[in-house]
Amino acid sequence: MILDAAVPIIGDRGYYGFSIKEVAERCGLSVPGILHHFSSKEALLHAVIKDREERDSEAIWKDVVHEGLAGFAAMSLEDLKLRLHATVLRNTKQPEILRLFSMLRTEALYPQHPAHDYFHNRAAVAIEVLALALTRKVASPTSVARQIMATITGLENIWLEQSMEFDLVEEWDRMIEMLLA
Amino acid sequence: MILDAAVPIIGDRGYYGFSIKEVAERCGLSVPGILHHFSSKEALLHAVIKDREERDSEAIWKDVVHEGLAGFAAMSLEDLKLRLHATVLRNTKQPEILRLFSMLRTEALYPQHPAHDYFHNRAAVAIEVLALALTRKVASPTSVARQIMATITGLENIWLEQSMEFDLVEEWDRMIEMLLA
Amino acid sequence: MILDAAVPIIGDRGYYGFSIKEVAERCGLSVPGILHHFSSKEALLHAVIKDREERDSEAIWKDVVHEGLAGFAAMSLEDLKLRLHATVLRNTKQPEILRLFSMLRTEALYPQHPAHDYFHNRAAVAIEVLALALTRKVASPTSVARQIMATITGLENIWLEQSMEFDLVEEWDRMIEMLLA
Amino acid sequence: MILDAAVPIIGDRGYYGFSIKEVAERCGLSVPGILHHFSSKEALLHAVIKDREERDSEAIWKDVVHEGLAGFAAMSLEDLKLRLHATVLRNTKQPEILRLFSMLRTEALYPQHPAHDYFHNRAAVAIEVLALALTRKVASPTSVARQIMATITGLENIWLEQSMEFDLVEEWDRMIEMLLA
DNA sequence: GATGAATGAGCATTCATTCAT
DNA sequence: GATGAATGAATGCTCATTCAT
Repeated sequence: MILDAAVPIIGDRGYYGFSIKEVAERCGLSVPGILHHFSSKEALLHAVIKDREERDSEAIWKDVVHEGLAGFAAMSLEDLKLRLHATVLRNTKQPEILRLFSMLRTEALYPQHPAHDYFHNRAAVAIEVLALALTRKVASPTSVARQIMATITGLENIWLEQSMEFDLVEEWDRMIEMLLA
Repeated sequence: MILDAAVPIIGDRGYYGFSIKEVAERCGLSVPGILHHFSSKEALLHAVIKDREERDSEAIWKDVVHEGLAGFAAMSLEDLKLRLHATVLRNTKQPEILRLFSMLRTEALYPQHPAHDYFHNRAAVAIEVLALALTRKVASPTSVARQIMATITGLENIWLEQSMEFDLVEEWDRMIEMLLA
Repeated sequence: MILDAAVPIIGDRGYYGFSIKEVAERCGLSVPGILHHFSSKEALLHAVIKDREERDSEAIWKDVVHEGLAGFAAMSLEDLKLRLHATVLRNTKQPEILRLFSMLRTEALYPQHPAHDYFHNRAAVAIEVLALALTRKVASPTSVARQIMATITGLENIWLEQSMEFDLVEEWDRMIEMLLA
Repeated sequence: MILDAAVPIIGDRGYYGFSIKEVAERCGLSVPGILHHFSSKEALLHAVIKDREERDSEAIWKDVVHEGLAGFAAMSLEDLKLRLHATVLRNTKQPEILRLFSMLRTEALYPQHPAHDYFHNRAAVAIEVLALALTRKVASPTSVARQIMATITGLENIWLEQSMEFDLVEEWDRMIEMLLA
């Protein structure tokens, strides 16, 4: 499928660096063939992001997400740990998608990047929600939430940089214990 | 100077996304004017990296670097903490350069990126050297070294993503205590 | 047509000296318009050569070419003369194409020229085949074959150089008599 | 020397295809270094031609050239043969210069080529003078003169095209006998 | 649902040339 | 006598996009 073909390509060279032609070639279509489905390069980018979001974030957080913030507030530390573990574990299984989001998150620091707002908000929301889950369970929830996000993404990036040569999940498990101690 | 003008531009859109023209305009030169000094886009990239490396890495680690590995092996935990603190503090003062390296490190995950080898080795060496400094001071030096690197880069990225709205140094100081506890 | 527009332009300044833009202008297209049909300057060159070959070499030699070498071996001296005469006569009618091949043949002496192999082989084959046609009809077939080729191209070049001011066919007829005497 | 360095380069890719930079590199100078001696690309071309002319054409034809047309008119067929033989023999010894002139002569068919007039006249004069030398010695002097010129350049070109694999001088000697028979 | 044709804009790079030194 | 700096112009080529089919 087009969106799947686009993932590793955008993951490799980013929004600015990839070309529709590459995607077209990878799925045996012509360039206008791609543009027939996604009206512009930017639309393709948004579609890829939305598609991944729908397919990935459902599994583990679905119930809590659908209950709204209340679900997070009620979560136990142990449950949080389990879900984060599951998240990291799943990311481990799809390094291409890790690459994609790592690339886009970094590119999106640029205010004019088409996904700037998306990633800016995404990070804010993630920390906010995590902080909510940590409220009354740790001393400074926002700080720990930040530490958790920093640690996940930081470890993932190093894991990719080091050709996945260490056990990411194991390392994560060690760190979350520390962070929540 | 050309190299300084290039930093924020490459930081914004990466190697694949930036154009020599932008750099030229930012320093009042023509495009061939730039290419007169740096023979190609790739050469410009390498020059930027090398220049930053020379100007940044000297300050804090210079003495230890010049003593070779022995310097690191002999370092006390307290000294290590001080230097890491200084590093993070200095990075705080030059977010543009943080952006540059964050962008390039991510882009360089792509094996054909002109700086792929540079960043791959850089990460490996950093962890190796940190691990050496931690030997006989913590339980699993390599793991902690990895955690330190992940934490620094992870925090820095979130700091940039969140428009530098929290105190990076403070957050770092809290985390390094935890990591070396 | 694009290929026809390219003939006089490449004939004038050669592969290294002509520009796609000229060809584009001569046929009312944009430069990418040309590159849409011929993927590169080199591809355009090869297409021009192939096109001319298909359109020119059919007429006079077709039957013999399709019979393979046997056709040449069986040819009488008189028939050979007639065909060479027809060839020279036809070349006379399309000096632009003469220019094209004269230019390319000369440029292609350069081993890295994109048509180097083509012309190198073309010359070898022409002499070989001519020699075959001359076997048992003249004393040293290869030498005479060489003389014939040298004479044709030499006369044609001088004819072009002298602004086609003498009768090329007539001069040729005189020379072939001598060569086959 | 600059002019010598330019010979094979212009010979390879012609006036339109060669670059001053190549010449500069081949003689260890900078580009403005070359232009300091020859004020433009075109001036360099003319200088190369003039230089070769001075160094080459003197040897064999000197006496006759200095006597003017009278010298040619008085020449015996045998003397002519000897001089042509010597010319071909000398060309054999410097294929690079053969390449240069072959390339330029062809390129100069283009009316706007900087050496167009030079080669146009050169060819005319050569034939005229040869014809003079042949007057009252052969039936149609101009025609034979043309044949001689065509044969020399034609053979030389094929000789270059075929990687100098046959004996050019020998082939020439056979042909001139025929032409003057 | 998909394509071939075509293009304007942009890119990295090359080139001949100028100028101050 | 020769160079580094710099440039305008041009080159081959890529790209996203449009349009007719």
